[in-house]
Amino acid sequence: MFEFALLGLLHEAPMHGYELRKRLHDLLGAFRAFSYGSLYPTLRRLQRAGLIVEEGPEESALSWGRRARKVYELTPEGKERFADLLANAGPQTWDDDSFGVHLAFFSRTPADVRMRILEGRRRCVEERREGLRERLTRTGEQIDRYTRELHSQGLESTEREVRWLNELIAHEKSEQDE
Amino acid sequence: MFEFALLGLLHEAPMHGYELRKRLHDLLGAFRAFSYGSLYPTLRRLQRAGLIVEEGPEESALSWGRRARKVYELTPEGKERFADLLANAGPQTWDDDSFGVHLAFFSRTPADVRMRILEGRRRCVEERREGLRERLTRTGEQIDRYTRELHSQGLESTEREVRWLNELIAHEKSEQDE
DNA sequence: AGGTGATTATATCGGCGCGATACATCGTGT
DNA sequence: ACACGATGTATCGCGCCGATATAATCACCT
Repeated sequence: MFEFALLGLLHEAPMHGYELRKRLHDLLGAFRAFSYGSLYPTLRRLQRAGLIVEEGPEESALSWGRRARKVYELTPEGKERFADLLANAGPQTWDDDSFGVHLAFFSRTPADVRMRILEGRRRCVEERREGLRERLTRTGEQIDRYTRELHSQGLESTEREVRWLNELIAHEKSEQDE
Repeated sequence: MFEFALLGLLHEAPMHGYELRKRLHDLLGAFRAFSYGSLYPTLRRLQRAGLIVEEGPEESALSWGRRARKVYELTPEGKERFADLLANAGPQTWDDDSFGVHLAFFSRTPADVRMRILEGRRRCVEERREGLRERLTRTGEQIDRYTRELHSQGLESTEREVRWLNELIAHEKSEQDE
């Protein structure tokens, strides 16, 4: 997921670690941490996999006096990898964290894949909703007051999210027909 | 967190791993995974720390023919540890996952600690809310349509959660006055 | 009697992401 | 002159997850 986010961001422009993290924090900070403790290891992993490379030193010559930075840019394999991750958008794509990240890169995502992701996410949230409903309406072994409160709140918020997703999907459909 | 949940559950009765996981899944499955991949290592950790012990074999004699199970029960140190975790309920207690788990054990939680947790959680959600608000009302560099949608949805849901927390807090206060 | 699949039950492995922490440099205010 | 916060890279330990292995038991069908 972190990998996906980094590859996505680097489509905009070559960047160094600190900047990537800052952008991610600004973009998705409310939904995920994107800590440095993951950032740098992930960058190295991507580099080892040949998906990104350190930009040539000509740039750093321009901005001399600046602190040491490592600017990374996508390789063709990196772009390919990003496209692959979108194309194979599977079950793990619909979970809470992952979905938010994908949404943030939706402008760069083909319309059919957008649809698949939105509908997958909806199915996923609907399943959670059904689980909560079932739990709340279950007779026998009455539930603890606080737990019930938690589940009610959860149910309400999943219901709202489903409605929201329906709107998004409807909007996609209407755009498709244009 | 897993540790907290296990210690909390074992206050009800001695149990074996599979059962603990099942109860947790039933109780909080909509909010957390509680996978076996964490369960068994955590149990061993708790055992090594002397917070739980394997129950004597007299039980397994009763239910012979059953499959091999390891039934754990709390030690006095385990109960103490649980109380400590409640007493020292700090910043990491208010995050999404953690808060849900705590709520599930609220009946076993002293009223003053309940208050601290609820108010901490509220502060935490309010901070997220402010971040989202600020992000959405920020002039300059207009946001991607989908990202804006995500943030709006996030803002709305944090607002709802704050309202919900206020109700819970009010209810606690009114109960306190009785 | 035999087969098949779901449930009960324990356990390990690899990997991701986090928080804490450690360094260094730079700009700004006091 | 000094402190403080932002910039910048990096590591460490650990919690938790998903995938996987193994095996006994049970319900059901044939």
